[in-house]
Amino acid sequence: MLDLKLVRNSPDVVRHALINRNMSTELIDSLLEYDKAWREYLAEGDELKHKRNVVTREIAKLKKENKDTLSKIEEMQGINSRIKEIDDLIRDYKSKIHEIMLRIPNIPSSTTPIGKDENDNPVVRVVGEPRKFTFTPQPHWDIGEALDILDFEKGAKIAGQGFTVYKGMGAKLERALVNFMLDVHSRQGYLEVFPPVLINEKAMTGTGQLPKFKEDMYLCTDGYYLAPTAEVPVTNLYMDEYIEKLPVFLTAYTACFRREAGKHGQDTRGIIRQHQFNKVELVKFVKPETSYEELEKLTLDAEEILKLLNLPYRVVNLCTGDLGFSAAKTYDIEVWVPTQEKYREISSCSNFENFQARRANIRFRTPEGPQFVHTLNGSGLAVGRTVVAILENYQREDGSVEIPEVLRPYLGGEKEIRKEDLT
RNA sequence: GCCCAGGUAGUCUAGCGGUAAGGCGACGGUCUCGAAAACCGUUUCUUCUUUGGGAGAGCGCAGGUUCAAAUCCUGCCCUGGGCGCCA
Repeated sequence: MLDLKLVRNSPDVVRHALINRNMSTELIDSLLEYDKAWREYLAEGDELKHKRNVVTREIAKLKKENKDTLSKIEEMQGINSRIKEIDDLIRDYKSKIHEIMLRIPNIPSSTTPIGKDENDNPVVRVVGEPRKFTFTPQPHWDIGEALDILDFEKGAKIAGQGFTVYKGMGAKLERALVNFMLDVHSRQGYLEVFPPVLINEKAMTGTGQLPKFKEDMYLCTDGYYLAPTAEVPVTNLYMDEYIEKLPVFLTAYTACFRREAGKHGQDTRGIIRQHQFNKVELVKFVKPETSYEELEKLTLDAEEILKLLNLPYRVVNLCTGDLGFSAAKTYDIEVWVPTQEKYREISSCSNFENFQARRANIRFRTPEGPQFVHTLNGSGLAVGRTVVAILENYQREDGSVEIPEVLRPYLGGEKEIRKEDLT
């Protein structure tokens, strides 16, 4: 959420931000109108309440002295009915204002390039070189099925389209990656946490998933949402709190759940886009003046996983048209997928500045008073997509897949995945 | 799911119809060569402002009763304890 005072005092800054995000600015006009009306009624209401407080004290005093209070009480009854009217109006305007404020996206950082869509995202760096195959590389879904480590039919049978069962070395590889990532991030100084993935509405609003993206979320019958990313439970660990010791670095593995509404027809084969997937997340709470430096470091911490796995990747700086709702700046890390001859998103590292902190009310103390922290997060990494990258980049002509060296200790020293490894 | 006991400012606690009290912590000031102690002040949100400050809100959340609600009433949420059920 933005600072209402910023919208009030510099509406053009907000309008420009919306325009750069390819969004309409109409909301701002009605917001300013409601804000004006709200403050007018607030002033009138406060004046009447001041009077009520004064008279109420007089009545208390008169009663103590056993004097007549009837005329005062009658006077108050008139004031009270007007206060009630005004309070209703104030509440109404305030909720309208709040409703709009929750739907205004963050203002992009000055280092976020202006652009229309993903084609305008500048490449920041390219690391590693795509392997040159001496044979025709197979897509991961074919490799997975041939090795009997990915079972799409069984996933569809027990759940539906967009769910996959991992078997044997596939299941072990997924688990190994989770442990490997958590270990690396722990070494980098992040505290490991393991949070719930059923989340209440308040927390979902705190990080910005609600109210705007409700249709992308799974809602359980008793009002809980399934976490679409560990960002939600982990960032909200400090909801409504003061953080006494900054910075705080956390890492968490969770399952993530997304309805992928409106994404039908994209990545229908394989495990790139699933309704349920695993992710290891990095979350930082920092002082405002360090947040951009911390974003660089966080991105490098996520990249470290790809470097250790020896997977080629690149980093792009998302332009205003491609930037997420809550983010001020985002680096996407994209891993090379040989059969698509493309880099595909495997991590998204963002600085939200105080956008989430204001929504979730996460503050720290300064001599000048309480201040909102800056929050950051990034995937370190999406596990399923890492499996895709390993299967495709490490495949051999005979259909087996080499296991990256750093993962072997996590897989009992195994060096490869072959058909007969299945048990 | 049922029965108790609770939820008060950053934290701990008092108040149980009449301006939310006190301890601790943090920050600022006085004192000091410096520090500690002591003493004084501040501590959340909103709004107005002539920048000194004024006003309003705020006692888990939402309503209600009342001239007046932390206090009384209703519903809900959360925490602790007991009972039941249960992997």
